[in-house]
Amino acid sequence: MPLPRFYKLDPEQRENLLGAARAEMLEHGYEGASFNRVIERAGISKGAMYYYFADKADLYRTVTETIAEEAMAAFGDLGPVSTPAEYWGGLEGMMQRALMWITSQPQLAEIGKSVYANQGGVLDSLRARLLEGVSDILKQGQDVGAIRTDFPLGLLAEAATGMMMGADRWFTEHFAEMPSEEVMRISFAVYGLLRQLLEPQGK
Amino acid sequence: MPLPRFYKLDPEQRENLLGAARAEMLEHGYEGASFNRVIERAGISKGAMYYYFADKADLYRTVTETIAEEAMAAFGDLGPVSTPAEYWGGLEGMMQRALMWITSQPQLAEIGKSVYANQGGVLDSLRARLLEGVSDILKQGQDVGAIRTDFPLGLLAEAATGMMMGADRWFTEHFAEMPSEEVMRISFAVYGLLRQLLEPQGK
DNA sequence: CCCACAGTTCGACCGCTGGTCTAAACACTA
DNA sequence: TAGTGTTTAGACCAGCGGTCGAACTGTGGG
Repeated sequence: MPLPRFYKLDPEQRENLLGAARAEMLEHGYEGASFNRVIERAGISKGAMYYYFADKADLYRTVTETIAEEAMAAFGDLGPVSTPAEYWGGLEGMMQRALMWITSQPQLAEIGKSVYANQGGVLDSLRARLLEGVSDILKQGQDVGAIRTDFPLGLLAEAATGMMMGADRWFTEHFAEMPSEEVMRISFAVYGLLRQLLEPQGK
Repeated sequence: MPLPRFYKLDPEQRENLLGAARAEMLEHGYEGASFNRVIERAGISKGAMYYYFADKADLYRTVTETIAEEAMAAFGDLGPVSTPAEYWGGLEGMMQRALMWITSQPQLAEIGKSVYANQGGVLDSLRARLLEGVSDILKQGQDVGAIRTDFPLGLLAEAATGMMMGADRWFTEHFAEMPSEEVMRISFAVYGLLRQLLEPQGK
């Protein structure tokens, strides 16, 4: 969260600062991005930058947040659900939209994933929010009997997210040399894997 | 991999260098460790350090490798398996030993986990080796009919590892405020979750 | 009209980082 | 002893994130 003054800046300049930071991060990744270069890119002085952002982490966190928001908007939501079938249908739709966004914006997605990989760093709050979002979705599933209730919700969310991230990793490594219908087939199978993990057992 | 000369050093000095680096990493984590401080700790000059290691990443990678080897030794192996029951019994044993090692050496385990979290960095080769190890174990299971064969092996390995890492994350966040028998109970349940994910379906 | 003052911008400077390089010390053989 | 290759020392470098005092700008009051 930038210092409050940041939001009194005219939108053009705000966009300029965040844009410069985003460009730098896209070029060099989250770790490799240089604060000094961002400042240069934005064409302002160091003093000014520190006048609006507490520190480097503050700026990068802000940028990452905007990316996360874009992703969430692209993923959409479940839609109205009152039966397990509707729930799983809604989830499948979300997953498809997510897959599309990730493949169409691979660099942005890379930064998004670094939020999940982050451990005990500055992105922790964002990570917590992500997990909360997943938990909410699972909770909805429990309410209509689509998701098992024999595990702590948080554990289920971590396990499911971890599994999906693992699968995603495999995809990013292999999907270049795969025919696209194979990608579709396997990603649908992964959806089945997730469903198998999360559905109530003994049915 | 250090430069070949490193292995001509007398073992005491070798231990000294790696020990200094390990201490630094335990104190400040993988990211926060300073090469200059390691040099100071080891009591040698910068020139000497660069004479034995190509760069900072080289040294840290070497230390991380030794930790990984310790972990592998602590986890043990499956033992002889020729039936699904034996396989799952062996795996349960490995998981129990892993859990014990992780809880008894939390700092070392933290560094070990950073190998998995690592994305496109210097630890990539180590990460690949880890995934290979998991794949080998799953392959053994496939040979005795304990593990499903309807997914690419690498994908299964990534998904399973990701799920376990997610579960582990939940544990490290919650196990402090949990009675130890609850920990046992849930970790066994997670083993069941893994098994459910990996067993051939329709049985 | 000018002063005072808050808000804003500037860039020199700081300690530290990982990494390079020259020169000296050392070991060993001819 | 001279010469050669190996090993050590530490001054030095550019770049990093971050600090700070000075300067500039705009505004309201005497």
